Amino acid sequence: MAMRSMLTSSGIMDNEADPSYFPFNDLTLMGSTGGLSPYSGSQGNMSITSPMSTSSSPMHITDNYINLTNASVQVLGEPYINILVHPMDKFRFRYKSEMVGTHGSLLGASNGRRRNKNNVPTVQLHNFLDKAIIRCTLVTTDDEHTPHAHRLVKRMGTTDIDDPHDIEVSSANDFTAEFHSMGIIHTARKNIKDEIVRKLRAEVLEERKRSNFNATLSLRDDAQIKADAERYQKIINLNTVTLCFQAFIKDQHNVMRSITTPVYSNPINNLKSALTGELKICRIDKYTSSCEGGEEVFILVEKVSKKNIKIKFFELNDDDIEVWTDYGRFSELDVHHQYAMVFRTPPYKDLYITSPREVFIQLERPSDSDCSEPIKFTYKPSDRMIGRKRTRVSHSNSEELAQMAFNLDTPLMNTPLMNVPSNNDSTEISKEIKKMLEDKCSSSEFKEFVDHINLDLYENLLAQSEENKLTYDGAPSKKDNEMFAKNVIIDTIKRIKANPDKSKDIIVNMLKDRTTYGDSPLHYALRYGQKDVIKRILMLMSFVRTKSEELVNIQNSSGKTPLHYAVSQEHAEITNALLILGADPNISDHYGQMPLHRAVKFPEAKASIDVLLAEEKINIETNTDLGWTPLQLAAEAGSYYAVCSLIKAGADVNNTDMSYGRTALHIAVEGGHKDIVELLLKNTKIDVNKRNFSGNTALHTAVVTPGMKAKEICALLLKYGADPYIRNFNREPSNIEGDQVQNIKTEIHSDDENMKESIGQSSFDLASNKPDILQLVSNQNDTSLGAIKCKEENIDDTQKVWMDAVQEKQLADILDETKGWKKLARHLNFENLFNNFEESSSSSTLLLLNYIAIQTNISLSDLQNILQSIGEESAAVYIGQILSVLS
DNA sequence: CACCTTTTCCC
DNA sequence: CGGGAAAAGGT
Repeated sequence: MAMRSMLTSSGIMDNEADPSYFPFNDLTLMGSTGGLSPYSGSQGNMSITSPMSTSSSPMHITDNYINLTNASVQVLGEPYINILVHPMDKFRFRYKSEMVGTHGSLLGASNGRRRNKNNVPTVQLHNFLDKAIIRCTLVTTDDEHTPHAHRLVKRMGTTDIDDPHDIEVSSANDFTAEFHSMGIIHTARKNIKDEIVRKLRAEVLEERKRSNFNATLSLRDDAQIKADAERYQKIINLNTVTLCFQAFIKDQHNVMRSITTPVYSNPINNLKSALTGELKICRIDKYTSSCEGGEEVFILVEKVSKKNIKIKFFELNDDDIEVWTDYGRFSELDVHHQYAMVFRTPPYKDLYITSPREVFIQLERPSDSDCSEPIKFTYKPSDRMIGRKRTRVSHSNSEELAQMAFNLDTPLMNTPLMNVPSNNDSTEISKEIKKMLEDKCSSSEFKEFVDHINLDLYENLLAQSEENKLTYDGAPSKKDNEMFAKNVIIDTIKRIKANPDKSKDIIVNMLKDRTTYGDSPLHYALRYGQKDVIKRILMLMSFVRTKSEELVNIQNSSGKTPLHYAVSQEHAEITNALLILGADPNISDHYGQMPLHRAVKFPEAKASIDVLLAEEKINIETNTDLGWTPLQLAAEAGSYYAVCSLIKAGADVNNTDMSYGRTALHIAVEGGHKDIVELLLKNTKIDVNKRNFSGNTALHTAVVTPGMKAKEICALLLKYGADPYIRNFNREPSNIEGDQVQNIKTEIHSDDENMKESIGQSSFDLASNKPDILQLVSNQNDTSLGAIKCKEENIDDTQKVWMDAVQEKQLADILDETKGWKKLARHLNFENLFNNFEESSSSSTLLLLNYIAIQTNISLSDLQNILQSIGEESAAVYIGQILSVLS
C-alpha cells in the first residue's frame, strides 16, 4: 500500500507545501483517466492514446487555464490541489439496507500532530485567486482510478446525496474544502454493473457538454460505456476505494471545466472485509514460553489469510525502542480455517536469563505491513539453564574454598568436583557412588564422614558467601539461596554429632526439608549442579536405605522428582544411583512429564537416557499432558541419540501425538532434523504416508517447511515412498494471493490442474510456489510406485498437454531403436505390465507412451526429465523440441 | 446437502 | 454507533 501511494500524485503532494511543484509530468505518465474519463483504452493500457479521453489531459488543462485564468497563472504558476487531511484508512462500507439511522461518517486519518475535533478529509486549492469548485468522487484504488461501483454519499438531513460532491472554495475559506459526513455505500454485487454505468454516463455527458452544452449521449457513447462497465466490474476490488479531488470552475453555461489535475487520497479499506480487515489476536492458550523457544502456542485470530500472515515477537526497551524481534515458527498448514493458528515460539535473544522477560506478540500482514494490537508475552528462564548459569557465576573463591572444606574429610571425597569432569573424574565418581551404595554405607565409614567434615571452615564460608549471594527469580529467601542444600547437610551432621543415636531419624527429617518452591535438598543440589553436595546427600540416603525410596521420590511444587533433574545432566551415575536408591522413573510432573520425557531434550543426557531405558519397569509410550511420547519429544528436540536409543528400546515409531496426530516422522520433518528423518525411514517400519489430523503426510509438512534442508528432506521422503498425490483435508480455496488489489472474484487461475477436481491439497499444490521442490516432487514421484495408483482420480483431466500422433510415433521410433523403452518402463515400475510387449505387434514404445499419456499424470517435461536421467539423450532432446514449439 | 460469501437485520 | 449474527445466495 505504501508503494501504491507513492505512485499517485496525491502521495507526492501530501504534506508538501512546495508550490513550485506541478504534477503534470506525472500526469502524463499516469494516464489521464483520472476520476473523470471513463474511456481508458479498451486494453486497459495507458489511456493517453485513447481518442476519447480528453477531459483532463495535460493539453486540455493547459488550454483551460490559459483561457480562463491567464493573468493569474503568469504570476502564480499552475493551480493545484493539496490534500491536507487524508481520509481514515479503515472504514466500514455499509450496504444500502444498513443505511437506516445514523452510522459513523468518514473521518480524516488520525494525523499525528493535528488533532482536530472535526477531523474530516480536507483539501486545499493553490495558485488560484477566484472562487472555484472542488469536487470529490469515489474511484478505484488501482492506477486507472476509474469510478468506483460503491457510492460516496453525503447525509443531508434525512436523505443521502450521491457523489460527486462539490464544495465552493475562495479566499473566504482559504480555498479549503472539508468533506463532512460522508459515508460509503457498498453496492450489492448484482447492482455493480448498473452503478458503474450510471456513473460513467454522468461523466461522459458532462464531458460532451464541454464541447457542446446541449450535447446528449450518443448510441456509440452508450455502447462504449456498457462495454467499459462490463470490464470494470470484473476487476473491481470491492474492499478498497480512493477519494478523487479535482478543482473546477463553471463556464457561462454552467458546465464544469477542470483547472487542476485530479489528486487521489490514500486508499480507504473496508473494515468488514477479510482482506483488509483488522488483524487481531482474540485469544491465546498461553502467554509464556521458556526462553529456549520451540513451545507450541495456539491462538484464535480474526480472519487471516494463511499465505499472508506472520507472528511477530518483539521487545521494547524503556524508551519504547524495539530491541529484539523474531517471528513465530509455523507453516501455512498451521493456520486453521483463517481463524486460528498454531505456532512455535522463537527462542529469546538471551538463553541465560534468570528472571522473566516481558515481550510482545502481534500479527503482521506482509502485504500491507499492517499489524494487530500487540499482546504481552513472557519468556521464562529455562529450567535447564539454571544449573549452568549458577555454576558459571558461582565460580568464586568461596565456592572453591567450600570444596576444600569438604575435601578435607574422607578420602572418598577428594575430587575437585566443580571442575569440568574429565573421563577419569567421572569414572571416579561413578566408582565412589557405586561403592557407597554397594557397601550400603557401612556405619564406620559413615561415622568417619560425619566426624571429619570440616564444619568450621565451612561455616566461615557461609558468612562470606552472603555477600555475593545470587538471587533466584528475584526472591531470595533463607531457603532459596544457593546454600540451601549445603546448609541442610551441615545441620544434619551437626545434629548427628550431637545426637548420634538418632542419626537415621535426623537424616530422614532433614532431607525432607523444602524450599519455597518445594525442592528438597536433593532437588536443589541437582538443579544447581552441586555435585559434591549431591554425593553427600546420596550418601546420607544410602545410610537410611529403608526410607530412601520415600526421600528420593519427593516431588517439588511442579511435581518433579530429583530424577527429573538428574537425567538432564551428564552424570549418568547419579541417575543410576537414584534408581538404585528406589527412584521411580514413571513419576510424572504436573505437566505429565516423566524424567524420560525431559531427558530426551538434552544433548548431554545421552547416558542417562540409556540408564533409564535399561530399567525394566519404565514405560516408554507414556504421553505428557500435551500428548507427546518420549520418542516424539526426542524427534522434536532433534536429539538423534535419544531417538536411536528409544527405537532400540522398542518405542513405537507409528505412535502419534494426541494433539495433532503426528508421528515422530512428521515432527522430525517439521523441525528440519534430517538425520532423524533418515534414521526413521531407513531403520524403522514407520509409515511414511501416515496422515495427521489435518490429513497432512510428512511430505506435506516437508514441502511447506522453510529452510535449506527442506528440499533434502523432501527427497529423502520421496526416496522412501512418500506419495505426493495424497491430499490433505484442507477445503479452502487456497488461491487468495496476498497481493494488494486482488479481488477473489476475479481469480480465474486455471494453471493448477490438480486443484480443481478434487478436494484437499496434495504435496504438489503446496509446492506450487517453490519451483525447486515442485520439480523434485514431480520427478521423483514418477519413478515411484505412487505414480501408478493415483491416476484414477486424474483420468478425467484430459487437458493434459501431450504429443500428437505423429510426434508420438517419432519418439517411439527413437526409443524402439535404442530399446530405451525398457529402461523407461523399468524406471516407472511398469515392468510387470509390459513384460510381454516385445512379442506384441508394432512398437512397444508406442504402447508404453499411450499408457503414460492416458493412465498417468506424467507431463511432457516430466517425461523429458526421466528420459534424460535414464540416459536417453536423443529422446529427451526430441521432447524438448516439442515443448519449445508448444510454448 | 454442506459449506462459503454476501446481504440484511438487529441490538 | 459498532458489533454480531441470521438469512439469503452460490457453488
